[in-house]
Amino acid sequence: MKNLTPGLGLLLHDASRAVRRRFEERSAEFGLSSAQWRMMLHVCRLGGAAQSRFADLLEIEPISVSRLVDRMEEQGWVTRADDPADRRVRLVKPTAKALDAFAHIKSIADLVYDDALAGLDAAQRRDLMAVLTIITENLARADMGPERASA
Amino acid sequence: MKNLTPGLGLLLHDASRAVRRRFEERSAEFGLSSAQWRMMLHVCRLGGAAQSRFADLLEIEPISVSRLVDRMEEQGWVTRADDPADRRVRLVKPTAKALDAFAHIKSIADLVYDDALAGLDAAQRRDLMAVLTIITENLARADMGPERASA
DNA sequence: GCTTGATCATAAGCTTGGCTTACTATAATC
DNA sequence: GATTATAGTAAGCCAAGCTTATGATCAAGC
Repeated sequence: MKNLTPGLGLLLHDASRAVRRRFEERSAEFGLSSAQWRMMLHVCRLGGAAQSRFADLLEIEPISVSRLVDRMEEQGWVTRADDPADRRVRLVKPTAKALDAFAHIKSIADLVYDDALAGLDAAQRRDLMAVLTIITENLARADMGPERASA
Repeated sequence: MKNLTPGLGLLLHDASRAVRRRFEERSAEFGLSSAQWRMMLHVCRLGGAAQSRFADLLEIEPISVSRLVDRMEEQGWVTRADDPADRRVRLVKPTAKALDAFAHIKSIADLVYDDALAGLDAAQRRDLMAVLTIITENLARADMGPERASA
């Protein structure tokens, strides 16, 4: 008899997508994609940094950051400015529009999370956060592949 | 002082992506994307069904199923066959290649999940699965938007 | 000084997984 | 028989990734 309970991957995928979709619905007035919001979080927190910094933070390739910033710059969320200290880098900074909207969008995100976590008590929420962090950390280490046993 | 703990969305996104990436690395010899594997799971379990069925199961639009099946058909994972009972439908069925590889790929997935869940006991794993299911269900209901309070 | 190599950003082009809108073929119903 | 609903496809779009390559610039060594 086959194992009919969905695996971890399926569950994570479904939950992640559900949260993303709900967030994008609720924040539609701002026209931010989930990836853009992730970027904006970092940009607003850091107040401005090199694109390579965001590539590290978001764990995506530099070119992906460049294109993400392209779109966000077009929509007036961020600006690119030269770094006086290093002429190679382009500093990505939040615009006033971004800083203004930040708290509002953050509250939308919090509402979505609250909808998502309905019926779960504080301990369950805390555990979930902790476990998700552990999963990410467990897999963050470079994949040595199945041959690691023979090393 | 700002709230620096990443929100649920970020955590889910990161964990989901980490699992997906690790799975795709480990199963690279088969050349399946995570979406294709998800489809293949359903196809092998059902043994063959109409595309619309998969659209429901995967919660994606029928056209997305059509293209996913296009690629999987090219790679020899599934076939499309006419349904004798309803000439509108094209039955998607697993190929012998798919059925042969299924158990192997499933075991790769299980190994990845095990890596991901390292350090967590059975109760924590059970809770995680349950909570992820609850999140998905909580958000599955159509979004009435913030004006639901005034209905 | 000048060269060499590393780093930052970008360009170009691809894949995948989504979407919408519109169309065809068929089935079912009135 | 005409209408309506459903299954699949087509075409065209977008976002978010990737690889590979190129141009600037900086830093370190000779």
